[in-house]
Amino acid sequence: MFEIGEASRQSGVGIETIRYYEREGIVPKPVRATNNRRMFSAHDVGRLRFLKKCRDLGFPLADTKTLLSLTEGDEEDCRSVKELAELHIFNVREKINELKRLEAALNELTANCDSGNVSCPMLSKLRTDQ
Amino acid sequence: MFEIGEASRQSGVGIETIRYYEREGIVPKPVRATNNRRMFSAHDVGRLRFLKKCRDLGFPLADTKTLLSLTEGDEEDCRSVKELAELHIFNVREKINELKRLEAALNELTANCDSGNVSCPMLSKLRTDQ
DNA sequence: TCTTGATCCTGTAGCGACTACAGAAGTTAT
DNA sequence: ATAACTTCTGTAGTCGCTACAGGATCAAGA
Repeated sequence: MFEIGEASRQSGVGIETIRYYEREGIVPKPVRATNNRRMFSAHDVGRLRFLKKCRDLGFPLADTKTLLSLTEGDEEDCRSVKELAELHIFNVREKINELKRLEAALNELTANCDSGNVSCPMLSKLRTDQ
Repeated sequence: MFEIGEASRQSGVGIETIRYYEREGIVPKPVRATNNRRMFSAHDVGRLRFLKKCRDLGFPLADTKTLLSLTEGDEEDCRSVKELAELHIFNVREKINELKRLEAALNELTANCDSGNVSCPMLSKLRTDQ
């Protein structure tokens, strides 16, 4: 059994974040020692590590919670997992495309922008009222 | 002079957002009619439109405020504008790369994930404690 | 034994950039 | 006169943390 600092180190989840997950009901409340400190089992730490991986993959916290409950239920509903993951991949792709569009627009805007101009071409493009 | 709804329609900035910009000091306080309603000049609306474009380009609100003040100052410091924009482009590129990495990782994870599996390969990969 | 420093606790507030109310007041159209 | 619309102020919620403040507890060294 580990105190919260050790659980944080082993899982990569910040101390404050662990307490936040507990408050939000993402993870079950850990047992407390007689001094009121939280004590985490190896299984608790494994759960935190799982959460960390999901979050690093960009899953929203709500999805992460769902995935966690799927791992802890008696049957693993692989189809649900796949659906969740594919929707997420779709969203990631959309975001990539949006950012690419953004990048192109920014490149075009700054193309004629050279230091020393009296009037900034980027600003004037942004200002045009149409 | 327009009331806030018309200013919102013409600029594309939401009513609540306009009031938020005012509260935050992003835009100067508009004049008020005798009935206490905000009245926006064409210039005010132009400013909102400028803000909208910057935000659509993904500039943080703080940068947007800077850009706005650069357009309204007596001299347009084109170098400052360019620096700001290039830093932003850099950030956008970084975000794109991060998302691409994410997408690849997700694709790999779901590759063996077919409906009907007894044990979900994605979940077991996420669960491995290493 | 005393002290120092690390760790932990609870509770609250802040971040960014809005968005969504509630409840009141004013305006416009029928 | 009534209904429907718009605006006003003020506050709280969103997401996922993160950063305090102020206090308790613990381990190690002098």
